[in-house]
Amino acid sequence: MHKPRAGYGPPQEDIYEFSLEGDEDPKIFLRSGAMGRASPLAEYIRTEHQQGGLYSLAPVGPREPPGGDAAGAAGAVAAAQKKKRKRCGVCTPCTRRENCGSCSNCMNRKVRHQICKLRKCDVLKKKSGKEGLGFLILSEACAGYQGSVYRAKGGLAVHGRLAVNYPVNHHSGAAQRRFGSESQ
DNA sequence: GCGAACGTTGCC
DNA sequence: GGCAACGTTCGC
Ligand SMILES: [Zn+2]
Ligand SMILES: [Zn+2]
Repeated sequence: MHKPRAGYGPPQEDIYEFSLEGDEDPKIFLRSGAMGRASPLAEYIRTEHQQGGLYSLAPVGPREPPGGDAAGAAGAVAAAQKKKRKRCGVCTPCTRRENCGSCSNCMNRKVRHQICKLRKCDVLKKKSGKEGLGFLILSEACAGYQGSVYRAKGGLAVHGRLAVNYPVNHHSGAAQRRFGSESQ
């Protein structure tokens, strides 16, 4: 494993070296220079975490790296952050078959443009905010780094590095055990 | 194109 | 904080 390029990503003091055993998915890798369009990580996050993960990306702007493909990555991030989320498909409201027909959204569909209140996905009800700065900041920090990424509860953890300015319970169990007392 | 519905904004 | 309106995007 090697160092991320300097100048962007989380501050060094927010990154801890660590390692995890267990549910590693060897198919997910960060590759040098691949952050631009469809790195496996970006694709993974796009499909598995939608905006929950994408909002976790470092803000586009000051920390933006100077490199060319990195600028492309910033653009991709900016675009991805604006993307619509999709219903989770598995929560109780999502599994409802038909509109109730009587809620305000059903009654005024033409002007409201909203799904039936009883069918509104529980995930989408939660505002997807920026309180996720963590695991994806990590991915920027690790551009140029190759390692494995873990599917963790609500987020990702990257083998070898963990930015802890993100609620630890969004990382894997091993990461929680390791850092739970330190961050917050 | 068109219907469905997410995100944003403004109002209360 | 909830609701209404609307622009907009997404899948077809
Ligand atoms: Zn309804
Ligand atoms: Zn749902």
